[in-house]
Amino acid sequence: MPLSSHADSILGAVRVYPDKTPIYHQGDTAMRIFRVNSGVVMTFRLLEDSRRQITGFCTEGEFFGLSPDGEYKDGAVTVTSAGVQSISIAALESDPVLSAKLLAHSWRKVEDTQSLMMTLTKTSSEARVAAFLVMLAERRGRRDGHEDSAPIQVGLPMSRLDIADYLGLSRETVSRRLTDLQELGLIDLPDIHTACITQFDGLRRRAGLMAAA
Amino acid sequence: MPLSSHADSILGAVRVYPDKTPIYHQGDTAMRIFRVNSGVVMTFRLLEDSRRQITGFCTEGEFFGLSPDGEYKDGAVTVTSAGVQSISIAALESDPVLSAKLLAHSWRKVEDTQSLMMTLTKTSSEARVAAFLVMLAERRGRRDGHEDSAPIQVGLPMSRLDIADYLGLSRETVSRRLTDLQELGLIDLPDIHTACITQFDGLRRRAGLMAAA
DNA sequence: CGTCACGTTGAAGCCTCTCAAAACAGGTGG
DNA sequence: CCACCTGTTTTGAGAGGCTTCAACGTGACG
Repeated sequence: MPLSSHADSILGAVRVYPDKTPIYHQGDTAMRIFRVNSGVVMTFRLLEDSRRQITGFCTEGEFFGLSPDGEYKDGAVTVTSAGVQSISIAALESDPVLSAKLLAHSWRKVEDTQSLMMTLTKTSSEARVAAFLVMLAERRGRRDGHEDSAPIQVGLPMSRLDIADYLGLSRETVSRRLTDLQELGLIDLPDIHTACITQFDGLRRRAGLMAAA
Repeated sequence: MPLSSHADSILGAVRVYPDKTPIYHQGDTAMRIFRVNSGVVMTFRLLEDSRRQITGFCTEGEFFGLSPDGEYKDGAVTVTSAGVQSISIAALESDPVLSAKLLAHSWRKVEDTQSLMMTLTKTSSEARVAAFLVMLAERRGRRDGHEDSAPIQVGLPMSRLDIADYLGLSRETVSRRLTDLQELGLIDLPDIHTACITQFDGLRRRAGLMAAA
């Protein structure tokens, strides 16, 4: 097998999934953990009455499929076409380097989830939508370097309903707040799956959520 | 049982804090991680306008103070008098057993946080309060064995505002829903800091949130 | 006994959801 | 290329639930 780096080698080959393809289902026996190599994968929880909470949109470098007790508590589906690597949980135990990496990643995930919870419980629908766009922009900025005060273009490959189920809103409200932000001159929506942030700082102020101390 | 097991020894001596005592503050440099030995510790995040989200009520055996990048993103305060053990992050790296334990704990924490998020975004105020009581009862049941259909008494050492900031509600709403549940005959409130669950299954049904699949 | 923090209860207002319909996009077959 | 169909997005109107503001009750402590 061709190996380029140590981390890659233990994680195995990249498998490419088309968009909207399930990777595993909620309730499946958890055998492997996954890492996004390219594209976007979303994880979500379903309730019996088909209510849904999207727990994360994972992009390059993020792990998913972590399960504490051998059963996936969420499902995972590709949003776009995506490259995914995986490793069996059994093999993981014999790799202290990857284990340490996963531990750090897990803590960050807890932080992120708690931040999201904060957003969902403490802010208005407008602030949530703004925060969502800011999150996407900052995530993109981690890869590409971004200049302040320049328009930032972010992709919205997921549906409005996906965004709604992530933010704990209805799709109608997501739609309304997006047009509101556009009318405020903070963003531009050239097409359904693209948002162009024209005033990043203004958008960020709308998102609220500056930590104290 | 006196502290003699392996996990205890590496974690160091138990330090006892009085109630309402801060253990660390949001923004502090993270040097140690903690484990609750007895009592209740709550972790919370503050925003600049003093909005607050309580991210967890930790009881016996739970870890807190995990930080991905050397800075605590939340604060921690004792709710009741509590015994707490700790270990420096540096020392942790040389202990693969505790590391593995922490990894499992971290995954469970992600699951719990996501469940909580589900509760906060998808359910009514009544369901949230019911879910909170169910959570406390089940947590207690993990220690003591509990018989079905017998009244379960749970302590509510935290204030109504604490509960509200945990559930993303106002303290008035928490108060209202508690009396509602009492009038429905599902619980009894002999005093402010005690709830007696008289119909556990009924309460659980009110809490909603049965996972699909 | 007074004070102060917390808890409960009541009334009004706002935000988001729900229901409903129209505009729009993507895909298929004629 | 167009007509058509299906699913998504947008926009509108009404209803409901939670918050906010306010007052009152209660328990702890000086």
